[in-house]
Amino acid sequence: MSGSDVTGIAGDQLRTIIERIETIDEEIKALNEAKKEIFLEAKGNGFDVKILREVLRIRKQDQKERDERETLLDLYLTAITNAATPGAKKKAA
Amino acid sequence: MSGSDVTGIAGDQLRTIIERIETIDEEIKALNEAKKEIFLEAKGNGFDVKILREVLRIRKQDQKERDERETLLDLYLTAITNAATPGAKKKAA
Amino acid sequence: MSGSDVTGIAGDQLRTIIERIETIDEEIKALNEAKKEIFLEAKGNGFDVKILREVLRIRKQDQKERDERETLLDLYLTAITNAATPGAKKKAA
Amino acid sequence: MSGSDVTGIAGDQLRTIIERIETIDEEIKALNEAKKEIFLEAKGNGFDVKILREVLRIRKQDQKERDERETLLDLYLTAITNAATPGAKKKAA
DNA sequence: GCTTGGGGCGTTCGAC
DNA sequence: GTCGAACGCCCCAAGC
Repeated sequence: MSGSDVTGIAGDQLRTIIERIETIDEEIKALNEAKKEIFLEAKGNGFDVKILREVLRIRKQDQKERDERETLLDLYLTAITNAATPGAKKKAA
Repeated sequence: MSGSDVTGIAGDQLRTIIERIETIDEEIKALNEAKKEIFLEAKGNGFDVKILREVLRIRKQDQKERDERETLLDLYLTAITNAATPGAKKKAA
Repeated sequence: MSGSDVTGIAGDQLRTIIERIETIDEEIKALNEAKKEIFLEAKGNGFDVKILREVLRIRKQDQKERDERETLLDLYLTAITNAATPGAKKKAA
Repeated sequence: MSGSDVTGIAGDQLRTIIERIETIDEEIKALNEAKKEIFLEAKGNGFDVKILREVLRIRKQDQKERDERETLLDLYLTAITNAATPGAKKKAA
């Protein structure tokens, strides 16, 4: 281990990790502030923020559901395929 | 109001708001995934993720306290300045 | 305060609360074991447990989504009503 | 396979499984709501809910440890019994 | 201040 | 048996 390190902990590596995370957190914070601004602006234009949030939430869930249905479909297809070729060994897959 | 809008809701404006927010949300999501990657990588290098989170939390708290001290200092400085010039009115601020 | 209580804490009441919660927790645990049994039985009958879980999950989410759409509808109706009668005061509601 | 089933999946059986699970889930949900009620009521009576949860957690842990000691004790007893009758074969257990 | 939404954590289940 | 992934629970913070 290098330098004045007496702890057995890779200080440089640790420091890099912490800083990278903190940089990302700052970027996220900035984006959240931008969102806040948009909501404020929308409110100023007469929109109901509560409803805007609800709309966003539901649209997000719709997307999620669509994704999940797709994975379910995949599961079914896999199940059917396996059922159709019961003799097939795992390694053959 | 423009176009086929019969609801009293400014559809175009609404759509723009929703899209701007959703774009920001996607960016946030990407950043969170990047964070996840970093934690995973750190874990792979033998770091304890839980401890890393603890470190980040403490550093954030420290930063917060430093900010608060600064705000308080500003407050004091402002109070002193105002006391020194009692003729100055609040509205002028 | 009654009896040998010297702590200022209502021991009897506390004891009752704890016991009621623990009874409920036991019932929940029993139900979870029953679920496990059913899955095992299903597996024994040739069903793919993974898919069963996925189906259950999606059905649950469908229900959730339906509920949420209803609340969204309520929100819209409220918003429209408020917009239509802007002079109405809160207390009148 | 019965009825209009052309998929190779035992539809009736599947339906029964799903419904049994969903019934159990509803019961669990109801019990969790009952718990919530109790916590709310306790809060209304001046109890600190967070502390109550802590108490419950500790008691559960204690119970767990007691169970483990008992299991360990059984293990010892079994070992002693087997040692005392070395002719007895494992399969006979 | 109360309530609702988001994030973190521990647990459980399935895959390898 | 170990691994990672998914789920529910709990706490905290922001919004009303």
